[in-house]
Amino acid sequence: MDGEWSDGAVSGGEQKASGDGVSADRNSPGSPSPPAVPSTSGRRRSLQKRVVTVPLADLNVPRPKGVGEGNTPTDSWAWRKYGQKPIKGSPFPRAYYRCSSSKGCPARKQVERSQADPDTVLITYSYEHNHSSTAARAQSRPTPTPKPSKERPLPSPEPAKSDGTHHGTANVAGGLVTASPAPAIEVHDDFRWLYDVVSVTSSTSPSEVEAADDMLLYGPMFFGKAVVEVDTAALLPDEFGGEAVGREGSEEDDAMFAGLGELPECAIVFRRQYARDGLAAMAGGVKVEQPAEGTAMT
DNA sequence: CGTTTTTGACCCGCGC
DNA sequence: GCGCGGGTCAAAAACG
Repeated sequence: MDGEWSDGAVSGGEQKASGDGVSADRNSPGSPSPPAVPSTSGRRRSLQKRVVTVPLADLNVPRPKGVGEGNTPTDSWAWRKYGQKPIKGSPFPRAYYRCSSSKGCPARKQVERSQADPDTVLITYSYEHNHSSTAARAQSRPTPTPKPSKERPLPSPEPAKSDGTHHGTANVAGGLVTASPAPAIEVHDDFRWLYDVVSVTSSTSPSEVEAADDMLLYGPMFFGKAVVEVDTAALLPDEFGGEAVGREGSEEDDAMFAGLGELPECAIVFRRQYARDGLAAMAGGVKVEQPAEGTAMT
């Protein structure tokens, strides 16, 4: 496994993963041993990431077992939530999950709702697993199902933030444009599903946002309208958890379209794509932003 | 009893 | 140089 998540020589197309505090070995408190994560280049800033866009509808589907809210039906791994924080410019908080299957598994994933499309959930995978999903689950437990009904309404992670949300117009794009610099990505079992159902796009860095590929990111956002009524409500702020879940849009839509105004071409480009094969993707409801720079670089 | 989830605080990197 | 934002860790609580 550990195929080639990339040499970590990423370019810098990431959103802003600077906060590392972790492997940086917070010498202060007394962290015994830092995670065996960033061994790539030293700074996780350049860690490889894979962004997967999954419509809530997809998550809404009956999950196998051992699949909690943080675990997409496509994930056979056991994820343990280790943090959650509201993101500037986004009404939705971002949840951080780590692979609980293996103690030393550096695999991590971030789950956040698309601010542009509340109906879509963006899952950013970082690092590959050190073990096989099968073994992982086996050694961990039969059904690590996190929490079935202990759903807890989020306090309201953004009330004051909403103020800064409007300037998030640009953020709409920036936030979604996550870089996934993996040259040659291997379709692991985990990602196989999406490859099977979706179209794969690639995004490199914000600088190349011009690439229509990035525009594709918006595909599922506009067409990914799906029924929302999942536990995803957890990711929804108070306002959304209430009725927004019923999918009425409102401010969100407004903001969404506002962002569109800045990307008129995107809509077109993406439309084309959508017309071509996007349909199938939309049908699947899943979209994966994969890096293709490996070959199509330059 | 074990594991997971939740909340707060701390730290780091980047941008201006 | 300072500020902002993001990310992770740590401790406590809850649930199965």
